[in-house]
Amino acid sequence: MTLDKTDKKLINLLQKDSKQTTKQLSLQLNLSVTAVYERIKKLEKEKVIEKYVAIINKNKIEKSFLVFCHIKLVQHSKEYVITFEREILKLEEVSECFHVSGDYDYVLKIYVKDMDAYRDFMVTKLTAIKYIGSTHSIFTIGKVKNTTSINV
Amino acid sequence: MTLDKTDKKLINLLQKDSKQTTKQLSLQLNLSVTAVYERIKKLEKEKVIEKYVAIINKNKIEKSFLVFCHIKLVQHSKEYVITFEREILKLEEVSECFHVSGDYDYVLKIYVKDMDAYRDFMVTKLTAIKYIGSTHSIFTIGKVKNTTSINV
DNA sequence: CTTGAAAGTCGGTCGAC
DNA sequence: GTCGACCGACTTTCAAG
Repeated sequence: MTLDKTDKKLINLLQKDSKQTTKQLSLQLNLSVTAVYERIKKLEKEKVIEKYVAIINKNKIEKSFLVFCHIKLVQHSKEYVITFEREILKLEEVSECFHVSGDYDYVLKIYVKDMDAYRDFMVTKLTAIKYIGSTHSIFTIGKVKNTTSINV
Repeated sequence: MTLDKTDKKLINLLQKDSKQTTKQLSLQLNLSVTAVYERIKKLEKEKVIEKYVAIINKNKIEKSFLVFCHIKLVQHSKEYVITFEREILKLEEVSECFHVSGDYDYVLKIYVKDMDAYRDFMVTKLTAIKYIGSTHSIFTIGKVKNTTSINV
């Protein structure tokens, strides 16, 4: 699917605020309501727009402690990788997990209440997973920018 | 603000899909439509729910190359920090930037098209920022999990 | 792509419990 | 806290240019 200028602008608007009415969007895009409606439906159908979600203030739900945890497996056999990834998916504290290049194999983004909660998470949940060789935790002490949107 | 069981369940539902009608939510929560409506309004007013956004498929918009970039400043004077953070906010490729503990000062999450685009970003945009001492890039080669929601 | 109109659904307010 | 009912506003579809 090819996206024209208007599609891209529409995507950027919806990434900032998806609760706008098609009327509001039509004014910003200089289009008719129907045209905007059809473009949105097309983007949804083509899975360019994956879903619509609510963004929660982490400070208000006692999950303001963010840690980037780097993990190295003891080996890189298929079985080890499969097992590790399956177990990670079960951990609700892990909001993101990527397989990466470099010294470590994985980077995890973990939201917990505080340092105590993180220690508890490490001991009882993370290191309970088999095949973890070593870990390295990077603690965030401040947020400069944290957005879910990508400019297209 | 204190969140009861129902609030938490509601938050989790809205983090997964915010386009559900209050009717649909009421069925899952065993509440009336009005009760759900008022809880949502309260969560929005108290800024527990920050906003509603569309989540875009990165593969469909040519931004599927994700890099974690660690940055060290040459010094930690207030001026250096302020300047660096102000400049980072301007870079649209940077979707996240956190001040962290450890060997490096900042962790950045950067979405670009491919390795070439990343090299271009590094040379023309990132390293053009003053006071950057050193950088270390970690390239993602696979996604295990990538969610915007946090279980409450 | 546009306008306009129609139908159905939903958001938001109400009074009452 | 809860609920059912109401109405205006919205989404969604359609026809015609």
